[in-house]
Amino acid sequence: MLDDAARREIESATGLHDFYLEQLFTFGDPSRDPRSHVVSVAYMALVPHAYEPAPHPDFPRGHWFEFTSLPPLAYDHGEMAAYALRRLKAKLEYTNIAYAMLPREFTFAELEELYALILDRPIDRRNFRRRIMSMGILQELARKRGGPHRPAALYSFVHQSLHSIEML
Amino acid sequence: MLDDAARREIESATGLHDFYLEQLFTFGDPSRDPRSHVVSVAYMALVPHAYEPAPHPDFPRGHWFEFTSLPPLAYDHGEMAAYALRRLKAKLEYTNIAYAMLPREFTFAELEELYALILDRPIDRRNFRRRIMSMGILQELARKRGGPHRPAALYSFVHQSLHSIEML
DNA sequence: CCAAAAGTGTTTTAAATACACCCATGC
DNA sequence: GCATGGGTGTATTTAAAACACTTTTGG
Repeated sequence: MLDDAARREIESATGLHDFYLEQLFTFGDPSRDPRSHVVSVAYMALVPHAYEPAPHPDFPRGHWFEFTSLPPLAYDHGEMAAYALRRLKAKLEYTNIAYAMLPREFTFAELEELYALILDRPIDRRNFRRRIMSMGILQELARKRGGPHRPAALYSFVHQSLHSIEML
Repeated sequence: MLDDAARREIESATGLHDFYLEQLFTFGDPSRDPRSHVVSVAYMALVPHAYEPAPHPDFPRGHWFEFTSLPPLAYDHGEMAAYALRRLKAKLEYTNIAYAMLPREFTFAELEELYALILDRPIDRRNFRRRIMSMGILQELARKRGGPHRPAALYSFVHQSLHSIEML
């Protein structure tokens, strides 16, 4: 129900459907006014990294920012964004959550770049590949992506919904 | 503000002050009635394991259960309780959260029993001691606890508030 | 001296890290 | 044949797990 409201909001702002949505935290009084009694339930939505917003009639003055270059936000919204990023970083390590930000088919390099971008640190290609493969969240496809250089193997996620890796 | 409300509720039900409190999750419609539009913000409170409720005039028909033997709960309350336990288990591994359930001074055996109870699995005494010690969350006290057997060293937590262990 | 709980090390196994070269393609 | 990005293996370090005996006290 709360989820539905959040989902509708993102849908109307982006035109996207079927994006990943996760509740983060509920803030008791995010407003500057101590008497307002506003309760804000914060959500994080994940959209394909390639997404670019089209100018939208309902939000002519809206803005879209890369999470890496967020401007200062009003109220406690900066706190919310920081919290979202923290959660996302954590889930990259033990879930397949990256599926929500990549196209159905992608190369290992693209996956690696996404991880490096979000985790904000360099990643060793060989160790990364070994670690991800041992999670068993990817399947290699028969097709390869052509281009000016050596063709890259294409992968897709086994599941297109959130799955945690059990740690024994 | 939400925290305050939860805190007051637990205080009046238990008579305790200064207990650990943490917001868990916000449920959009926990009621059976789909039109009720109730929003429930679930919290987890931790009290000393030794706590026993005194019969309280304001809650003459209230009940107190060990988390290990909760009865079936109405609505989605069972879901909430399960979620709380999951979070608590996770935090035992990388925080000093046990401070909230132990007296100021305790023996290593008591700490170990608490972990075994919550994690619901046997714990190897030697590995456990080494792991906890390497976290640096405990300080050994000079005094020892007497008794019919070999005296046990007493420990206390360095911090009496939540601290996470940074993993390098 | 016996019962009961406290305390202590070493070996094995698995996971994380560090690190550099060859491969396949288009031009 | 060369520029470009794709792909691979090993050695080292660190952490987790398995495992049993000795110590101290009170009675």
